[in-house]
Amino acid sequence: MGYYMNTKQNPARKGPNSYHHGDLREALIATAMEMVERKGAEIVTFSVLAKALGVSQAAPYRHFRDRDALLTILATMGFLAFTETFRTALKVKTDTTKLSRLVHAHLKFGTQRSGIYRLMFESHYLHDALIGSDLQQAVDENFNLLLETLGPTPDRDARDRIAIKLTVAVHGVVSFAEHGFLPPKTREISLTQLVDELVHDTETAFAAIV
Amino acid sequence: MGYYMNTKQNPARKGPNSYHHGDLREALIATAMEMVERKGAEIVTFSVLAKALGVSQAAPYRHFRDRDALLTILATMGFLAFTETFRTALKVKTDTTKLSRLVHAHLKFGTQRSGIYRLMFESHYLHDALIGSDLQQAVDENFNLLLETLGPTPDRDARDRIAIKLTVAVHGVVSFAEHGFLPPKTREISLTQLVDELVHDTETAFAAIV
DNA sequence: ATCTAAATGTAATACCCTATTACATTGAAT
DNA sequence: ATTCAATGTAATAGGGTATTACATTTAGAT
Repeated sequence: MGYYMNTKQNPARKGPNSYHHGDLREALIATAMEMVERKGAEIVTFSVLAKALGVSQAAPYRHFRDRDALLTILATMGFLAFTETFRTALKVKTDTTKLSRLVHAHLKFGTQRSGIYRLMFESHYLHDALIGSDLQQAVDENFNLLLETLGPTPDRDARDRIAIKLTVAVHGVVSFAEHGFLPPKTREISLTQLVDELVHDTETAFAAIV
Repeated sequence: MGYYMNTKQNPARKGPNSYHHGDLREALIATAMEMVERKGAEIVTFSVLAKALGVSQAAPYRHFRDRDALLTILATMGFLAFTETFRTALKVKTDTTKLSRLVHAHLKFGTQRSGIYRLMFESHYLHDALIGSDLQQAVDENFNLLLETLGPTPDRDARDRIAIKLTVAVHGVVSFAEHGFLPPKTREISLTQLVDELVHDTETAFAAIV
């Protein structure tokens, strides 16, 4: 995890006579992540982070080129956690299908950890940093997990399209829910129910091509 | 349109000896909208707007409580334009179905006018301003248009769910496309094709409940 | 054990943006 | 013609980004 080893310094806060923090990089990431989860990436500033950790405003620049660089790291961590959530969901034993567990895991992550989810999927500045990055790899891994879960089929392309349609729909649900834009009638339909239907439709469609 | 009538002032720019702009409110909205369309809402600041229009930085505050108030107005205008796009699409004569035209209009608006689309559907601060507002009304109107387009059916709830599933999926496509997150396999599938499939699936599902 | 270089932190600074306040100017209704 | 509300300005306080030159510490080579 850490790029810097622990020294005698207290990682939580530098001691009375200490100049160096000891683990500022990790502390910045951890604190920033907490803020993202609680209030969203908008409120994360180097200025506030520096104050929270008792260092100067310039200190964070020793560890990250700029604010966006830090947020990109958080987003990447978010994708790793996202994938991990998927893996866990697949392992769990329930009477539901694997696909259902996967998709509900997406919904849950998106709604319960909306701060990081928005950072991951709606950040403008991430767009450019995406290509060929760790981030892209994490995203691709997710999709492959979904394909594997669907299972084998002679018509790969059809499967891909089915998977994509499911993914965008679930993402759409999360996005709309987060921003309060679910169409009027939806207010009486639970998100869970909606996602259940999406899963059912997908399973039906997939059954037709195996 | 205008809350202020044109005076002898040049609306484009105040004259050499003029103190008042003449139509600052509308000018701010127009300029801000252009900026949103070109580069996204992030870059719109009162500071830049004021410079562009040759007024002091404090002047915009005479017309909008704060920056978010202006952006909320732009978002509402965006929704009106969105609905208008839908109405136009429905009127056009093609060999495609009304539903298809509607949904492709959504895709086109979302991808070609991504600045305003993101402002409309991904702004954090709009969330609170939403309830009971003009904005909510505009959103609802859109959804009703979709319901009407689908047509009548004995099972209203089923129709609602079908419409919602379509809407979130199309939104998901737009959102993913905008942020470069379409899953790997999608790179070979055009967005148009994807949306065509969504429409087809929806028409099939609807046919089953009429 | 000391010295030195790299890593890490600070202070000071320039710049940008938000928002408020007290004051200035203008237009329009009386 | 006067006056008042609307509209604009200047000045200011506050917070954020990012850079630069300088200070301190750590770790490793000698």
